[in-house]
This record gives sequence, C-alpha cells and structure tokens, in this order.
Amino acid sequence: MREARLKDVAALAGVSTATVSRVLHGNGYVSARARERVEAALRDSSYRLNAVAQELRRQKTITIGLILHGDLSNPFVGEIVIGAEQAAAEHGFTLLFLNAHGNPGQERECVETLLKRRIDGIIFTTAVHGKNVSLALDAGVRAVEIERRLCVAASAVVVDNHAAATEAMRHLVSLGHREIGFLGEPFPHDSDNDSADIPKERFRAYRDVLEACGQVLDNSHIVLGHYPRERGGWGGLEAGAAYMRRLLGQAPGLTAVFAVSDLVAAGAMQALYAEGIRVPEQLSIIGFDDTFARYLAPPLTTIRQPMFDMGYKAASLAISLIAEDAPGSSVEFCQARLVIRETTAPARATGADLALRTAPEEPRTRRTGPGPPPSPAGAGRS
Amino acid sequence: MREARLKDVAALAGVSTATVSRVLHGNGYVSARARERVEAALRDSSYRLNAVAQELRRQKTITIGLILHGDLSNPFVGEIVIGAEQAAAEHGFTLLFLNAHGNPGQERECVETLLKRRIDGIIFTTAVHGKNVSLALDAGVRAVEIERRLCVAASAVVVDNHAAATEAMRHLVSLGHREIGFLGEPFPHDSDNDSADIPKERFRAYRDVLEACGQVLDNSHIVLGHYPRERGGWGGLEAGAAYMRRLLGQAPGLTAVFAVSDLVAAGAMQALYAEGIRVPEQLSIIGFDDTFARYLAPPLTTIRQPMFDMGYKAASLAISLIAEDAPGSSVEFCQARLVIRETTAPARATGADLALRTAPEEPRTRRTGPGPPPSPAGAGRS
DNA sequence: CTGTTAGCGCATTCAA
DNA sequence: TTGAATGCGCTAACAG
Repeated sequence: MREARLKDVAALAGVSTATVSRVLHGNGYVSARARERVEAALRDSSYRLNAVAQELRRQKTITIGLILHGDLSNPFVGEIVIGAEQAAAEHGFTLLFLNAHGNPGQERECVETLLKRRIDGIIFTTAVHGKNVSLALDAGVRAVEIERRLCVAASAVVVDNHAAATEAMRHLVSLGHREIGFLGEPFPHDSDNDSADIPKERFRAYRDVLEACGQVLDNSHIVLGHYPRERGGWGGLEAGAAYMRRLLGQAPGLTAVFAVSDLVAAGAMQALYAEGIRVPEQLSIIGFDDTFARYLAPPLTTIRQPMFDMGYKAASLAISLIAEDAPGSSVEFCQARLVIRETTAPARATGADLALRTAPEEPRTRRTGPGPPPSPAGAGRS
Repeated sequence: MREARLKDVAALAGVSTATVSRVLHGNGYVSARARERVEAALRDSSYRLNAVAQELRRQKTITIGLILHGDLSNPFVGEIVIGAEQAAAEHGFTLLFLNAHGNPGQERECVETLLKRRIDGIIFTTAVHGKNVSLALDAGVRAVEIERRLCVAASAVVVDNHAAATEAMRHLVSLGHREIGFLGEPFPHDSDNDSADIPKERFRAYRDVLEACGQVLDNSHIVLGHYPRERGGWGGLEAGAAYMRRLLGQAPGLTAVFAVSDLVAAGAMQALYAEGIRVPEQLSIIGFDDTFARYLAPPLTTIRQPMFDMGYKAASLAISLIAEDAPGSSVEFCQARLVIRETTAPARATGADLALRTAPEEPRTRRTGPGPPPSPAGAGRS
C-alpha cells in the first residue's frame, strides 16, 4: 500500500485537495465543518506531507548546504556545525552536510551537488577557493563564509584575530611577563593557499604588544614553521611539542609563552611535562581557540573563539538573506574573549633563569584524606 | 531569467526532452548525432539538473538522515558524522543533519521531518527512544542505530564494550598492577533512560579481570556516581577530578586507575597534576574512547573506539539496505583496540604507598640546549 | 467558502 | 532510434 497523498485525504474527507491543503497550512477560508472533517481524515489516514513535491511546487527547499573540510576531531568545526543547525532549526530550515576535505575540486563538486538540490543557501565553513563561492552566488544562491572571507561578493562571519591575540598578550603583560615566547606557524594549510593571514594576525598582535611595552623583538623567543597535517589529527600537536623544546633550548629566560592554538599549546604542555617544568609556577602559557583547553592539566588559559555563535550567526545571516531575497555582502564580526584558567600566573622575577627562580620541590607525599586540593598557585580566575 | 530546464536544452538541441534525459543518464538508445547536439546544447545552456523534480519523479531522494544529540565539542560524535558522510558520498548519497538534543520528543520531531522529506534511510547516532526508531521503520524507511541498540527490528553498529574494557584491564595487569582503581559512572544520561549498560559493561570487565587475578573487589577502589551534563561541555571532566581526589584519599595503595572515558581520565589527570603526582611514574592511568587522549600531557593510553568506522559502517549498512530494498536487522560489530601511549608503566612494588615508592624529586633545572627530551620513564610504546 | 485547473521539472512508457 | 504524453504530489490562481 502506497503512502497516503493529499488526494486520499481529500477523498476520505469528502472535500477537494485544495481544502485539505488549506487546513494543513492554515491559510485561506475553511468552514468549521470542513476543517473538522479534514482533521478527522488526517488522523485516520496517517498522512504525511511530501516535502519533495512541496519543494518542487514552491520552488524552494527550506534547506541550507553546509560545506566543511577535513575531520571533526577538532571541536572547532563541530561547534560551528551545531550552531548552524540550531539557527536553521529555529527557522524551520534543514541542513545538508557535505565534506570537501580541504580540496578545491571537491569543494566545487559539493557546490554543484548543492545547486542541483536547489538549496536556498550555502555556508562555507572556511572556503578553500573563492571561485567556488562565486559559483554559488552566480547561481542565485545566498552564500556565507565563516572565519575567512575569500569572496568579497559574499557575506561572512569572522573574528578579529588581531584584537583577540592582543587581549591574550595584554593578559600576560598585565601579569608582569615581558620575556614572552611565541609558538606559531605562518601557514595553516598547504602553501598554495594564500590566506595565511590568521596566524599572521595573531603574530602581529604578539609583536605589537611587546613593542608597546618597549621590548625589542627577540628572534630567539619565536618559533614559527610550516607544519603539515599530522596523521590522525589536526596539525599542531607534535609541532607544539617540538617548538617548545626548541624554545626551552634557545631562550632560557622566558617566563611565558603564547601559542597560536590550543593544539600547539597542548603539544607544548606535553613537552613541559616531560621536562618536569611546572605550569604556571615555572612558566605561564596561553592558547587560542578554546577547543581542548578545558581538558588539559592544568586547564589552559586561552582565547575563546565563539564557535557556536559563528555557526549560529552564519546560518541566521543566510536565512535572512534568503528571506529578503537579496544577495547582500555584509560582514559580521564575532568577538573572541579571554578565558582565564590555570596556566597563567604572575611573573615573579624578570629575566631570572627558571632553575634559579623556583625553590627545589618538596618530595610529594600523597594526601591521606578527601578534601579540596591545594589551589593552583597564583592563577587568576575570571 | 529563470534557470534552464530540460525543455530548454531540448529546444536548443532540436530534440525532445526524452532524448536529453537519455544522454544525461546514458541509458536508452541515442544516435551519435543526437548525442553530440545535446552535449553541445548542454554546454551552451548552463543547464543544471533539478534534483528535486528528479526525486519526486523517481520516488526516492538519494539522501540519508542523520540524527544526533547534544553538541559536537566531543570529537566522538564528530568522527562518526564524518565517517557517515564519507560512506554516503562514495555512493552518491547526501546527508541531512539534525540535532535532537538528547530529547525523545525532539528526536521524534526529527524523524517526522526526515520522513516528510522522504529520505531513504536514517542513522541514529545513539537513539534516545526506541519508539522513534520504529516510527521510521513503520514508514518503510531503513534505520541504523549506532552504539546502542534500542530497537531490535533495526540494524545497528556497536562495539563490544566488555571485550574492550577487558583489554584495558589486561594491559594494566600485564604491567604488574593489581591495586587498580575504577573511575566511572553508572548512568550516562538521565536516569529515566534504562540503557546504562555501556558504562556497566566497562565496569563488569574491571571486576571480571580483577577477579580472574584472584583479587577481591575492594569498594574503596571504586568511585561511581551519577553525574550531570556539565555546562559548556560533556559530563565527566569535573567528575573525573572529584572522583580522583576521592580515590586518592580512600585508597592510598593504588598503582593504577581505569577511567570509563577519556573525559573522566582528563579530569583525573588534572587532579593528579594539582597534587603533584607524576603519571605514569607514580600512578598509571588508562582511559576509554580515544577522543582527547592524544592531547593530554602525557599522552593518554586508552582504548580507541573506531568512531569513523562506526559512522562509515552505519551509512554503508543503510545504503545496502536501501539498495536491496529490505528492512533487515543485522548487527555489525566494531572492534575497539588498545592504544598504548605514555600514561601506563610497570608497577614497581605492590601495595607500597606512593610516597614511599618514589624517590624525592630532584629540583628540576632547565635543560640548556636543544635535543630530544628524556623519554618518559618506563612507558611502553605500541 | 470551496472546487477545478494548471503546472513545478523530470523520467518513462508507449507508439511510431 | 526518437518523440509525445503522462503523472510523481503538491500549491496557488481563479472561478464559482
């Protein structure tokens, strides 16, 4: 037995399909008697609207395509997706989900697939190739880019990385740190990609804040380098550990470190742990993103990118563009903010070597009863 | 100017729409001459197939719905999604993405939405309510459950948690550990949910392996407790820290700890760090999932759940069920496997108190040159 | 207030 | 080998 159609319900209720459609959508005039009959028929027939037919007729799918790249093992993209889904759901929209694996060709394929499906809008969770964005735009589809704006004709949701990184650096400076290391990388992806400006902006903030303090930039405090995607995860973890070791060797006077991402910070903390260097007692460290930060030991002070909001705003923006039926190319800024946890503490002495700054540790004995742990030394709380 | 339709192409090529359709899909007889003319027209007209119309006509959308719950800040679900997308893409399927927020009512809504859209299959990334799965099944849609099977009439992809946890425990035992703590929780979600069997299975493995060693189960070694979802993240992190502190107080003789999840393990490691207890030199710890494990300091030994595979298999299963047009209720098992990293090391002495077992730490001095770090004491490598 | 009608764009039967 | 015709299920004029 086939699925019930509008026509079947109509027959059952003894009215026309138009009337059924009207009660279904609550528009047009319907007499109380007819409405009742239809509602009864609706109940008896286990009817379910065929959205495909509706879409064809109305010439719009209430659907937004979402293109992303790589995996979701990094919560960054995951939260964006959830935010987008949330906004979409609130407006009755549904999300079509495609992965282009960071590949321009596949990205193009994804756009084509989406256009064939006649989605109303596309969100690029970081577009790889601006041309693909225009492809969507040219087809009359609203497009929103997240994080990076490759196509000026499209709308975008971005964060001011320079401002955010400045906040991170100011936090360290306000704790008295002056000898601050930078753990970063200039190229986020493959070098054929010209938009390496996000890490670059974070670095500029590092430099600017330091210079504002009257410090001269010391190259031995900076480790940058192109790093590839690591197997089984996002790039940065192993680089972070390697860079940190390098920094330890070449800049013994450091009291704090700014890492371009939580991932790099996590790698750095692994190196520090192996060296037996205590955070933040011997060295402060701050990250960026707030992805893994909560989970590290000790919990990482970092700059939180409002990932959920970015997704939410992107979808909202797309939906409003769809509603007003205008291309529109506005840029929405999201604010990243400092989250102080337990890896940053006041600098005690400037320029003193780590080993001299820290009293020899007492041999630790296990505490013998339950109770609150000793609070981490000097860590500020937000 | 409206979008080009089949009819426009046909007119341009001087043939009928049927012919165009035939060359588009490469079926039926088409003369070489006609084919050429159509292909030329196709190029000139920037025609794009309208998938919505196609779906209506063919009575099938090449689409699978994916329902998940909560956020994606935990990479676990994220990787499942990516795996599913991958399998779907390989078969020309597309993924519709919905979030039911762990709520049975919303889950039902999601199923309804999907049914209205006439998707061909549904994947429940952990169903919340078995009834919702049958709802899909009753509508003639293929359904696959991941991780937990709530509806026997549906297919499922699961892992054998008892076997996996057994592997974890055996690893600790093989390192000489006997005084092993358990950090867990009996109820993963709200207590109205009867399927608390996953953590329970992990606990059973803990108990079974210990008993097989001739150990008597010591309640002071076990901390279980219902924990709620934490704000801004998955439940378990803070519980892990609290539980670990409790364990430290009530079971001083412990040499190793088995945590039900990486998240709990991460919390535990935060507590240990605050206490100044070294991992694995003073205490070994093993997790479960392999979500955050890589990022912790030191990198956590854990049981890796094949999340990508689970998603991949689920989508493949759904697609094959769709293809053979049979409901089918098979269960596919995925194997979780031990990943040895750096938090587990041989037990040195049994039953000795931590403080007595470990030599007082030397005051650490910073290493002065680059080079490899000292390798973590006694950590096995896989 | 309600029914009839005419497609939305495509795939497919059937006849030529 | 090709074209004409039909209808997938629904909505929106329009006529009554």
